[in-house]
Amino acid sequence: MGVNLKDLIPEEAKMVIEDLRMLRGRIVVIDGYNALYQFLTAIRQPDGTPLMDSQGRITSHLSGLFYRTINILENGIKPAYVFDGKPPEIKAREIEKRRKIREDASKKYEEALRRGDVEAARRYAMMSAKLTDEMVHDAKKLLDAMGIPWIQAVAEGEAQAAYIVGKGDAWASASQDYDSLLFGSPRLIRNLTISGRRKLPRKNVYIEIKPEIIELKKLLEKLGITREQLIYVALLIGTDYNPDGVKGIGPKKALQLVKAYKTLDKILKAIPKTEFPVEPEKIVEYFLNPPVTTDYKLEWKEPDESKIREILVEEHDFNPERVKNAVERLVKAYREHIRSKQMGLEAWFS
DNA sequence: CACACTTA
DNA sequence: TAAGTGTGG
Repeated sequence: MGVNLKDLIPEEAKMVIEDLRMLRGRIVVIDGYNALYQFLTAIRQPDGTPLMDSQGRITSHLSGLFYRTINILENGIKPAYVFDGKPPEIKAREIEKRRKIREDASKKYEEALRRGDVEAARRYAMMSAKLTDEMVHDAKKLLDAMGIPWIQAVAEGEAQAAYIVGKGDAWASASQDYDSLLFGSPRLIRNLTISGRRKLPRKNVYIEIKPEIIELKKLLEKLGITREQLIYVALLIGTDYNPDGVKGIGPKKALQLVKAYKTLDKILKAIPKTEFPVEPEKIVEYFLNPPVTTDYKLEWKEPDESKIREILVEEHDFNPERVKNAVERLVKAYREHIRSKQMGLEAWFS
C-alpha cells in the first residue's frame, strides 16, 4: 500500500486546494493503477457488488475513470496517466502480502453475505478487489478514445511520474500514496481522484475531503532532513520493499532516529538484530535510481466520440444518454482548456 | 465515485 | 445553491 508518511507531513508542507480551478493549465501525472483501484473499490452497491456489464465484466473502474477525468479537464487541468510495468523483484514480499489479504477478505466476504451483514460484505468486497490486466487494458483503450495521454512505466508508475515531474514535463504527480515523493517528485497531489465527501470507515459520518499539494522541498525543510534521509525514515516505517518496517518504530521514532544518526550505516547500527527482507542499501538505491523510460510524449487529442460510445455503450452497456452528455462536456473542456492553448500559430493559419 | 433527480 | 437519495453497469 505504499509508504505511510501521513503522520509525518507537517501542516506547513501541505497546501489545501479549495478549488480545483487553482490548478488550471497545470499538467498532472496521475498514478493510473492507484486511481483505477480507488474507483474499483469505491464504486459499488451497498453490499459490495461492483458495476458490471451484461456479461458480468466489472465496469466500476471505467465509470470512475471516465467521469473523473472529464471533471479534471473541466477544471482546466491537463491529466496524463502512468501505468505500472513489471514490478521489481524486491517487491515480491509486498505482492504476496496483498494477495493473502485479498484471499482472506474474499472468504470473509462470502461469509458476510451469507449472514446478511451488508456493511461487512462491502468492506470485505473492497479488500478483496483485484485490478486485472483486462481492466487496465480497457482503461488504456478508453483513455486513447478520450484523447488523454498515458505512459507505460518500465516498473513502478510512481517512479515514472516522479521522473516526469522532476524533468519539468509535468507540474505534479497525483496519487493517494506517498511513494512518488521518495522517488523525488517535487510535488504530489493527494485526493485528486476522490470526491468531496467521504464516509468514515465504520462510522456513519461524512467528512470533507479536499485535494492537497505536498511540496517535497518544503517537506524536507520542515522535517530538517534530506531526500535520502526521508527514504531512511520510510525504510524504518515500512515500504513496499520491506512492508513490515522495523518492529516498534513508528513515524515519530523513525524521524528521531534518522535525525540523530543521520547516515544509513549509523541508523542500522542503532537497530541491531533487525532483519530486512531486502538489503536496506538496495532499497535506498531503488528509490534514488529507479528504472524509468525517457520515451514518452504528453499530447492531448480531440476526443473520439464514436470510439468512446463503442467502448462504453456497445461493449459495456453504459447508458447512451449519460455517455452522450459526458462526451459533450469532454469535448467542450478539450476545446476550452486544451486545444486553444496548445495550438501554435501554424495551426491557426492552416 | 459520480450522475440525475428531489427537496428545501 | 446545497444537501439528500437512489442508482449506475
